[in-house]
Amino acid sequence: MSSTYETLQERLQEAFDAVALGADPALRTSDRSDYQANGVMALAKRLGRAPREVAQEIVGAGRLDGVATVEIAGPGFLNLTLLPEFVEHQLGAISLDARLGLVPSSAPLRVILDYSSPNVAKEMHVGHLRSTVIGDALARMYRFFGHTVIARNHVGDWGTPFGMSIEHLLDLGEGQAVATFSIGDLNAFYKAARVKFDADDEFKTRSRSRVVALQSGDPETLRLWRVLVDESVSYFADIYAKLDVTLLPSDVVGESYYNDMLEGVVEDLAAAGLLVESEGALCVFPPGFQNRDGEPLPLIVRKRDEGFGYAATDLAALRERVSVLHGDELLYVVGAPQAQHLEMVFAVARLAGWLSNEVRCEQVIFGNVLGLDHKMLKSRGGETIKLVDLLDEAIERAYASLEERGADLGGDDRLHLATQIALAAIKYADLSTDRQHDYVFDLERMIAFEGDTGPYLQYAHARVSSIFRRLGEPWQARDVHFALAESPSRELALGLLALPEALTSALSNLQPHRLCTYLFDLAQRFTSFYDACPVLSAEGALRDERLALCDLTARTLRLGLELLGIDAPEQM
RNA sequence: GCGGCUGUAGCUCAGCGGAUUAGAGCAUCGGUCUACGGAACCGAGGGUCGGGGGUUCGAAUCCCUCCAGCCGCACCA
Repeated sequence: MSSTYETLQERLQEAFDAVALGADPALRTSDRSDYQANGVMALAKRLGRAPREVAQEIVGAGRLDGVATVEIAGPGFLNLTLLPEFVEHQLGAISLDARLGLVPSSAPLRVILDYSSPNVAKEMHVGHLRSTVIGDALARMYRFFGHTVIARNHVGDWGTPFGMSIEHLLDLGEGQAVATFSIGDLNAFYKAARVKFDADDEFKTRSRSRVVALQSGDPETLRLWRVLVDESVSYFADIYAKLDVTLLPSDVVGESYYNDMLEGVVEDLAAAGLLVESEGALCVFPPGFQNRDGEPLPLIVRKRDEGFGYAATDLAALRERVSVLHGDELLYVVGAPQAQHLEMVFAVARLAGWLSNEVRCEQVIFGNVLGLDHKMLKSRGGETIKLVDLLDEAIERAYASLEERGADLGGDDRLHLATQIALAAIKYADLSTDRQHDYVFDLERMIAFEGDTGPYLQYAHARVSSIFRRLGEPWQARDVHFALAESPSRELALGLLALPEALTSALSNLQPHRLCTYLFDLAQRFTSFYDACPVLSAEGALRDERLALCDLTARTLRLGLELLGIDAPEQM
């Protein structure tokens, strides 16, 4: 993958040279808005000079130099566009690179990425979709930049609910329970258990003592628990395969894994003098958190019944990630409702000295998935919608629409393509909006294949690809001179040049949607170009230039989509 | 009540380390097409950026305040 990127970079550099050092000043001034030095005031302050005076000087210098131009528009404000190189050259000491602050550290980092994290014996739903898709995109981007990603699928496989699940499993009979799991009907399993737990006191009592048996290591209970875990994990694996996500079975490190470390966590917190007993529970009170009565809010490390809550598990996990895994960055792709809990965990870890300021530790927070009514996505019956059902429905629709268009593909191929398209639709819809905001899940819209959608990007890619297919011979980049004499070509070239910034900005802010925005913009530039500038019927240098632009476009789209976890089929 | 998040075109969303006339997609209306895939392209209409103050030569963007909505706030993870 890195060789692709390097080649791409070379081609981009070539294009850049043509643009930046060419003979068309209008191009540089009007199109590179990202580099607008929009703080004349900042420059002036920095230099201790009057803004207008500075601007005048820039204008003069700009004309001399021919690198940039500046206009002064209206009486009250200044309007200018500068290239960073120019600013540095003319005025010195102003580093726009520093302003951008986007250049990633060249040293490879160890990134511990906690994502997906479904619960054993429970269905995966859209919330897990977000965590999985966002986490997967981030993992791909980090790896692309040469960092090491350690994925941790922090599966919920421990705690109180398992008393209930195990008892229900026994009621059903093991064979029957396994059958339920293998047809992927975890919803039914969990719901039935829940209903019994709420309604049946005898069942409730059994469940509670089963929790105790589990936590005290009773072998038969552990064996039953293992059945639940194994069945669930293999069910999850099927979904990951369907989602075409990079998560591996070996990435599953569930809550139970930390069970043996919990005592140690308590002891060390106690030794550090942080532990306080409150209402029978062992707590840490990190400063700055309040409950609804305005009193200090505890992080409960050990419950009144001497069991451990998820706070203890999260602390143990965090500590392991720093001291054993040596993570430089700890990232948690977890939904917004957990924000306060995680902040408290981080705060306590800092108090305990387990987390230094050198380690970047943050929650990659994401908003809810809403239905068309702008409420939490639920089925007609008010139940949680199964992730698989959502995927299957999307695939069906994509398939139907392929049939409508009479795609000359049959059988498996068509199904495969439908799957690629459906996933593109769903993933892109999820990734293309700011992850912190809630978003409305509208399958109709995301799979409409028009507008700002995954399939639109795939289509753009398929169209470029078809040019090279029709070319008949393998195409190789020669020494192409980029004259970029036509507006659509220039626009496309400028779009191509923006790739590095789009990537670094997406990664450093942990915001995949920035990459999406970039790719959509590029695809639009390409289709405009494609419409206006015939490639194969052109001749000579013009044809070479257009082919080179197409090649760059194809590779850029492919790369970008790959980093988002989206396939780029050659034909569709 | 405390904390967090959100409010930008009819709808879905970008933009928010301040800067030309606030952008896109969908929808609507109107164009283009005997060139590489019409899942396309070009164009138009549509916005007091929730309200009000403040800082600034300049605010959707920064600060304060009010309104509306969502989420979290002690033993389930």
